Amino acid sequence: MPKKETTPSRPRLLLLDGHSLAYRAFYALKDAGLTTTDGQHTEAVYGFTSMLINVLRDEKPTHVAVCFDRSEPTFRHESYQQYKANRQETPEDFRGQVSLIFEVLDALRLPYLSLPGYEADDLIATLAHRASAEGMDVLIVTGDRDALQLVDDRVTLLMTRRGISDMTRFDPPAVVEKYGLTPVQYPDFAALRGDPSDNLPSIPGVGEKTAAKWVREFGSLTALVDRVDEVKGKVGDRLREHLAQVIHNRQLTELRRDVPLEAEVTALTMGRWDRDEIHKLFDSLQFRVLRDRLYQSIGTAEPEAEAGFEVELVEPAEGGLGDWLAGAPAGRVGLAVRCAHGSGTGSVESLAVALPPDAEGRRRAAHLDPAALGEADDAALRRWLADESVPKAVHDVKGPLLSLWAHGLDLRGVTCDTALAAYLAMPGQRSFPLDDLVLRYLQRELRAETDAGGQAALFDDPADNAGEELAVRAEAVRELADALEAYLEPRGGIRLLREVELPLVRVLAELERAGIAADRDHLTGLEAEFGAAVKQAVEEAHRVVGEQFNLGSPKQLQEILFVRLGLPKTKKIKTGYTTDADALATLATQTDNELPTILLRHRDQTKLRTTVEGLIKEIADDGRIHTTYNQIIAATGRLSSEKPNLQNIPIRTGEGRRIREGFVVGEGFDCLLTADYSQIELRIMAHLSGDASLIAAFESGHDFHQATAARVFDLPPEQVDGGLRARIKAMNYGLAYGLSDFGLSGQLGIPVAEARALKDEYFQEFGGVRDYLGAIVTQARHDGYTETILGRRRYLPDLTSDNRQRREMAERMALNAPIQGSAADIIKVAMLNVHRALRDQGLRSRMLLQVHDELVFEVAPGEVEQVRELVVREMGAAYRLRVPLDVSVGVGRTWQDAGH
DNA sequence: AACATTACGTA
DNA sequence: CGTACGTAATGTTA
Repeated sequence: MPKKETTPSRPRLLLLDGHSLAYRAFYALKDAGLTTTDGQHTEAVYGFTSMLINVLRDEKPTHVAVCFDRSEPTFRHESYQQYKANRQETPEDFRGQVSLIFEVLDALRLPYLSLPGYEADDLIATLAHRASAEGMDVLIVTGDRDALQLVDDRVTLLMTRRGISDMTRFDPPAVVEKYGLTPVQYPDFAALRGDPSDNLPSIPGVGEKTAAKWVREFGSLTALVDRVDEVKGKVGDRLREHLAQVIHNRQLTELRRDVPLEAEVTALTMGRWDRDEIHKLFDSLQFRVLRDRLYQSIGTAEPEAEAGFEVELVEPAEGGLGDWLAGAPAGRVGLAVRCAHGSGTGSVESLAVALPPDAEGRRRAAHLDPAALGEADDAALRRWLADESVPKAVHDVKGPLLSLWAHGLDLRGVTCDTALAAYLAMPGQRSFPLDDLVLRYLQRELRAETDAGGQAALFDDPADNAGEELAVRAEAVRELADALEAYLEPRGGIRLLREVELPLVRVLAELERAGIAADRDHLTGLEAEFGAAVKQAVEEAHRVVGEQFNLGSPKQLQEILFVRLGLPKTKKIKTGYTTDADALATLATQTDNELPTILLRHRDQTKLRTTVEGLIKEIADDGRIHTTYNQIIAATGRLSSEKPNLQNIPIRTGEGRRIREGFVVGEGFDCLLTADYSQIELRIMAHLSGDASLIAAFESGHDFHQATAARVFDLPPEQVDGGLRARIKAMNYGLAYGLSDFGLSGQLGIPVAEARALKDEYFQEFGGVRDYLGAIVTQARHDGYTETILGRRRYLPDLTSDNRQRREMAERMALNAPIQGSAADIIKVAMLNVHRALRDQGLRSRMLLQVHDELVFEVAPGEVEQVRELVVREMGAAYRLRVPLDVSVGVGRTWQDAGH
């Protein structure tokens, strides 16, 4: 195949001054106040990365290096003690951002370098010099004018103007035009002018104008020095007076082209990107737009896999589908389904089956519309799909499963779901598009291999293209499944996949399909009630302020509270001061103004109203609400629930609980039954730490928080009052989240010292817990990941970050992940076992919801006691911990009544 | 129209 | 300066 016909252009080296650009970016974006939600400033990283993406896109370099200054003194400091002595200290908000830039460069596989004793400029000068000698074109990007001296026929300079996106391109004529000087003359000019930012002294009365004039007139500084007597007037005297200083300046303005760098310029190539790493990093930096821009602008330009997938799309003869399927080579098939799904149902447009390669290595695939099959083929497909003994690989199978069900088809024998497998391999990633996975694990593009033979003509018809596309997906899934399993196998993820996640898909699909019955009238009534309360609160607020404003706008609220009313300032946020519930509650006690109280009630009621409204909108034609569970979102292994989220239905307040009365038992059933694990996370902490005292507290039979408080304060449990219990309860829960002394003090409203003392006292009793928590972080730092009781991993590369904020965040995640994740493991196992037991006992009752540590069931007539017993048994036996798994059960007509 | 920000519900 | 989620409203940017 002939390559592109373009003339082979010269290699092109892009050189960037990392610090210079980072600073420019920082100051350009400072007022934008870019931070992640956890407070890490990202102005410099963002600006730098944004600029980098643009330059890579526009300039398409073949080689890249980003040069950085070092903190160590340079040869310029040795020659001139005062060099850069007047530099201000690094701004607080800038700190840590350079190491983030390193991470970006690592993820983008771009080389960066620095060398003690030299500035980035010198590295750039050296590399530019060497690259020119190698016959490369060079493009330098910096905000530092000293680099102008490097410009020549081969070397172009992009200099940032004010901001960072705005850049001026300098080739030799452009330098002359702008400064009236040649690039070679620039250091002479700089030496004469002096440089306040480098602390190079200037000649009194000599500015840029005069300096440039002299260099132009005399041609160079050397010539000027030789003929210094010719310079007339007062400035001439001044020049002669400061001549030694100027000559010294000149030594410093010259960039070194002979830095002893080991790097060969030809080795400064751009590596293949790690998509996963970029995803994770940009996620953590909250650079959503940038990530998309990165992929869009140069995603195609990156050196990616060349190959696609080879499939032979065949059309089994009418009535011959059964034979075709039966004649497939042994092995797992790939299945791709084009379908729409949601709210517990779906519909299938078409499906593709990719067979394992035959003896000659031919890969055959078929594309089918199940609705268009003849009777015999329909029966054959139906039987084949539902055949447990035909192993299949599918990507994200829950949707296809629901869709097939909607057509009266079942799907069994799925031995790998590539989305689930990828989730276990990369639990921190939030989405698993097939094309990304194929690229990452198979180094292939998700497209048909177009070989020179030109089969493409066969697929001119768009319908055939759709068939080919789906066939490619099926084949990709088939091959990807093997690759992912091979990846998971040595990491201990296969059992979790096969025995927990994969079988759970069917259970979740059933939950979604079942939905939970809603009492529309009740919810509508609540909506009206909450709506009226909102309206009243709005009117009161307007009356108190004496002006109309939008209570739902934090911006307007800030103006009213802190400017108009001059109330005390609350905690600072990006856009000013927070008006969150905590702050409003504080304001309510701090001032006589009734507004904060009204606002709190307004917030409350609005939230309740929108929750109810959201639920009403989701009631399906069958009168039930069908949520969607996401099995591959939460990094810890939990499920999440969406459209609507049924895992955050209010329960804490009485009014909120009334919403739960809107979830009711459906027709043909007797009641709802809820079963939840009590303190499962704390039990897991007791189990994992093995702390004897904590285990004993669980076995004491007393209320757990009361029992631990009794142990901490050395009291009989009966003498533990509510205050002591509350403190220890906060401790108990806080520990599993990596709660700091500061956080504990804030939560309990006690001084930090007191919180620390409380923690010490706690650990005096429960030392095993402290040891365990410490050990977890150490182990995770060493291994790079944490693990749950079932071997579910969470990777935490930030544990070794030199950015404190990120490191400490990762430490808290490391503390929490095994605990939250193990709880998730346990309830998943419980769901499987309960589901199986219900079926095995021939019960009609069914599971409807999972809320992390709670399961909700719909109980068929006459089955209450059997179900209650079964659920308690199966949930309690899901996993053997060193403490019992306590399950409490409630029964009632509504979710609220069934609660306890 | 898509994204960011703020706020808040659950475990 | 406590983990894990999803949703809604407002406001900003492209």
